[in-house]
Order: sequence, then C-alpha cells, then structure tokens
Amino acid sequence: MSARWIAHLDMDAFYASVELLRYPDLRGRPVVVGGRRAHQPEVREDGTRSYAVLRDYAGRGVITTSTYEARALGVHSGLGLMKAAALAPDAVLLPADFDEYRLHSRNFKASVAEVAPVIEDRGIDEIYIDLTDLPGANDATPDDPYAGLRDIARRMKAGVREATGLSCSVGITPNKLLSKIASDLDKPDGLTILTHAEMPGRIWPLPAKRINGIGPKASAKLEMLGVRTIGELAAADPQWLIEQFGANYGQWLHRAAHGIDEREVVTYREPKSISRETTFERDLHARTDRETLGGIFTKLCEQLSSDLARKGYYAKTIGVKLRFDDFKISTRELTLPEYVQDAQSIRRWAGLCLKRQPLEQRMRLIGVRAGSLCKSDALPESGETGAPQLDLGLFDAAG
DNA sequence: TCTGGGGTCCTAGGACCC
DNA sequence: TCTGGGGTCCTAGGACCC
Repeated sequence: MSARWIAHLDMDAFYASVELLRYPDLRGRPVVVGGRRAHQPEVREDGTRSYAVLRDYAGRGVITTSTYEARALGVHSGLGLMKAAALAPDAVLLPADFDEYRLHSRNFKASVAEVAPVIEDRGIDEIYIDLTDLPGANDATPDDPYAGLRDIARRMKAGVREATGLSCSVGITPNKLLSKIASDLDKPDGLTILTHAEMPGRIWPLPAKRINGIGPKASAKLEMLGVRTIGELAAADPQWLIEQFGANYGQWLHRAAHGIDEREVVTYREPKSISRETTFERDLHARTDRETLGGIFTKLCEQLSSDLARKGYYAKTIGVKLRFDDFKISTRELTLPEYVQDAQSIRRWAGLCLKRQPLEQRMRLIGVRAGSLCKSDALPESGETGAPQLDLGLFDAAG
C-alpha cells in the first residue's frame, strides 16, 4: 500500500467563534453558547448591547461551546450551565443559533473543497481530507520535507478564513486517527504535520483518552489498570489488552496506540437513522402529566415525519427512547410490516413502543427514532414488504 | 442546581430457518 | 431421550463522537 496523507481540519471553538463575528465587542471576554432558554442580547438606546451572563441563568442545559477565555476558567462543552455559573458567573451566555452555524459550516467546507475535493464530513465543525493524490503533496525543499503539505494546509486555512472569517486547526499525518490527534496539538489556528517517526516524542506522552474511540469508560478502566498514556498503552501486551477489553476492542487499542489506522476517507454515507428528542423543562410523569406528554410526543413524531420527508426517506423501524429522572435510558423499537413516513403512522407505532415501556418513574426526556431507512424513490413495491413480523395482539394483551 | 440533541457502531440473546 | 451447526433478523443496552 502506498503512503497516504490525510488531513483533519477542525474549526476553533466553532459556535462561539461564529457568535463573535456578529458580536465583536465580546472578543476577549469569556463567552459560552448553550441553554435552550438563554436570552438574546438586547440593544440599548445608545446602540451598545447588553448580554445575559451565566449567573442569571436558571434551568436545565449544558455548555455547547465556549471561547478559549471561558475554557481558561474551567468552563468547557458538556458542563452543566449551573455548574458553569459557579465557575464563571460573569461569562456571557448566548443561545445557540444552529441555522447560522450550518451556514458557516457549508461555507468553510466549500472553501476547502476548492483546494482539496476528497472530503469526509464529520459533523458541523470538522472534516477529514485525503491529500494523497493532490499535486505537490510530496514536494520537499532542502529545509522542509513537508513543504508541499504545508502549502496545501496554508491554502486551506486561508480559504476558510476568507470564506467565514474564522480560524481552524489542521493536522496532517498518514491516517485519520493520527490526524485527529495532530489537529488538536497546536490549537487554535494550528498546523501540525507528523509521521509515525514522531510518535514517541509527540503522541506517546499524551493521555490515552486523546485517542478518538477511548472515552470515559475505557480510559477509567485503563487508568485502573495502570495505563495512563498512549505510550503506556503501546507498550502493553496485546494479549493482555484482549483479555481485559475483548478481542475486537483490545486489538484495536493496541493498533491505535501504535498509530495504525487503515480507514478510508469516506465522501458519502447513507444515513442509518433519523431521530428527534427533547428534554423537558421539568421532569414529567406518565400519569399526572399525560396530556403534556402526549402533546410533546405527537409534536416529535410530526417533526420526525417532516425530517424524513425533507430528506427523502421512509422508515421500517420506529423506536422510542425515555430518559428517567435518575438518568437511566430505556429504548423500545419495532420493525414494521411496511415503510412509513407520515406523522400519523409514526405516532401510532411509536405509541405501541411506548406501551411496552415501564412508566412508573418520572421522565426527563422522550425521543422518537426512525431506522431501517429507505430512499423514497427506492421503496419496494407494496406487497413486497411481506406479512407483519409480529402479532400485534400480543401488545394489546400486555396492556 | 448536575448532565442537550443528533448520530454510529458493537454486543449479546432469542427466534427462526435450513 | 438426547442432541448439530450456521446464518439472519430482531431487540435492548451501552460506549462513544460531535
């Protein structure tokens, strides 16, 4: 296999940076985005703006993004707003404006595509780019073996800035796994190019959880086993890792720690599922809040239906998800006798799923999910869908 | 006063079929 | 009375990511 060059490009503090574009007077201040009921800035009579600050926020919600000034105070994404308020009461709080972020997202991706067209979408603020076949990618000068890659990266970064006014960080390595780590090494506005030769110096000292795919659970277990850094993970006996984590994950851990990753840059993927969920303002109970819940549930089904229609999909499985007051999650799903898209059908099947849920506990979230998707124009002829897989009388009896 | 909303992938048991 | 294996589908839960 010939060597590859894969870039990972990550927008710097994306949502917060977009907000700073329209509220430049906030530059330099700690700013966080999040909270469904956060207040819009108000314009005073003298033309200056007044902003909501964290200390005034009451209710549910987490930080979606924060500026680097806020992060310095310990306020980063995922943190509950109430906890964040304790750390940084004077930080400015702005509501999320996803339409605006999506607009900038499209713009930055389009500008990168003009430099390098083989792009894998990884959400609203990051992409992988395959640079392998780009002219000049392997150009070197006497003082810089990566002069060609550096030039490509500079053109991408300049294009992103021109298209959006925003900065991004880029990592370039032989694969996605290493590039993802590399793009984070020099944030913000960074550029890091490295190969396997630099791993011992630059990658192995990092904590194991910096590897994409080692989350809170795995890293806690690794730590318990005395493995803290990627280097320690690389030094671990692969057989021992398999014993601890199972064949698949154990083997993957070993390979990841050695920077081995053959995954291709995938330029298009069909969606596997589409879902809608919402967390309530306060916990609700199936009995005492029946009508409120019913209204929310119906609305979610309608939203899901219009999402399916807009994207051109039908679904053959429908599922519901509940999150209870203790944060435990319960899901139920059904494979349907036919493909559905309309809100009434979704609501009917989702209702059946709901009937099979335990409903004693208070709930904080409800969600509806459509799976086993099929493009509208590729639906099987009616009659081909076959007989119902389940005797629905079963559920009536179960109540 | 904890903890959003949208996804993907993996595992594992049971049903069912050959 | 004891005893197959393999393959696929369905379902629930859980880890992880942005």
